[in-house]
Amino acid sequence: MANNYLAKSNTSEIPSATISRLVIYLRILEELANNDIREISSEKLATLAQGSAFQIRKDLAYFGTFGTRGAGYTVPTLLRELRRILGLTRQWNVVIIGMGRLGQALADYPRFVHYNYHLSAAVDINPELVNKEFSGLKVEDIRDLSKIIKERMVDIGFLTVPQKSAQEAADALIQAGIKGILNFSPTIITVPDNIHVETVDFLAGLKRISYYIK
Amino acid sequence: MANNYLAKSNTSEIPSATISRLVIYLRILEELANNDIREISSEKLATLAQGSAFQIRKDLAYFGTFGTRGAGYTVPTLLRELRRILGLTRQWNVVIIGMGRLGQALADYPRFVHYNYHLSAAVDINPELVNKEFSGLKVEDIRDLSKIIKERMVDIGFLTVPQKSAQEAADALIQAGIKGILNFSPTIITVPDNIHVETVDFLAGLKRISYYIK
DNA sequence: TGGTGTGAAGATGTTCACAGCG
DNA sequence: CGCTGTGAACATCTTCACACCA
Repeated sequence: MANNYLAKSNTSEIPSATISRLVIYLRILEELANNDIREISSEKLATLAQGSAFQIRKDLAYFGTFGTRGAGYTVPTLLRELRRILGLTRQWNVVIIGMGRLGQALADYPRFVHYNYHLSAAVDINPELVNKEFSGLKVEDIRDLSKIIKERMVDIGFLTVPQKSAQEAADALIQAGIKGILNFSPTIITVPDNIHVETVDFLAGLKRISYYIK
Repeated sequence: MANNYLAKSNTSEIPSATISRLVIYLRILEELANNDIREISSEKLATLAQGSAFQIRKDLAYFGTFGTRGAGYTVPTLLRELRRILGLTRQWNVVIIGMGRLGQALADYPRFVHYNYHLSAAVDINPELVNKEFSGLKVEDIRDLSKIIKERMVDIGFLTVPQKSAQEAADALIQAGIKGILNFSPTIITVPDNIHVETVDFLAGLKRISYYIK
């Protein structure tokens, strides 16, 4: 891992599956902390995460050594480290693009604050929606997107526009300097390498189910 | 692939990543068909899917040979084959467990019919919701779940209950003979091997974003 | 000729076994 | 003594190169 200076073109990349698992571990640790459990072994954590103890130790090893040999992990410590690794210690500013039903539901979602996500703005192209307010968030004109993103230092965009406008909206976000996009539309959007996109597509999940149960 | 009878314990498993990609190819082919495009090469499809041509040919090769050497693939043919592979040629019956905001939104989602998914029922534990109607779907008592699933031959459950009740609701679904669960709650649910679960968790996606952009 | 289908090579991710340390 | 941390073995997935065929 460290000091293999001679590796051919060592991308030293951490598997994306590891990142997905860290998110799972984080959730479990939060629950353990809520229940005032202070110690956990990789074996027990594996049971809760439906994974393997090897895997957990390997996943964590990419980032450092957080446990105590012979004892296991201290819940609050590991929790703090996972939050740090996942970048959840600072506030992330979010803009919602598209205030249809889904955008409205997201505006009303109560748990963002808990995770240091802040809804900085909501925009839509539809003049009928502009200036309306949802859960205390006023809808602004999409033409002001660039200004909004820059002035309020928005980091992440929730893309909840109809499929047809998804790429266009994504382009506008990127143009304005967004860093990450949570794409709720069932379309592949094209972005530069330095932008990270995660897709939330329940229909895709549904189709995978039909494959497996047929 | 075929006739390797001697393989040690040949699970002959198709990579789950392949299934996820097939779903993507399907979506693209539907769009091509809508635009009356009848021919596509693996190379062009790869561009649209943001993947590689090798990968596409390999993914398809798990299931048969669908193209014409020298020519490429015929869109309607490949479309039909993908639908067959993914099990989208028959109707799937769905029950929604939990008619809160998310359950209501799903009940109102117009595109299920197009994909041969049929909303057979919606249930909730809350007496105030029972007998209410959402988008033409009447909420029934969760105590009747088992009867509903058996009588209406429900295949898939949308789990949209609060986190705390997720496992309990999943158990009820499994008990009643469901085959697949689309889990919208941010919790790992435990199920027997023969039940397939897909999780839709936008908060997890959001956390992965913060990791990558920090 | 052009693009698929596919064994083989290569890269990546997972599992293992055990050394190392509290 | 117990459980973590980790190099090495293994398994899986992806990429490649080219044979093959319309």
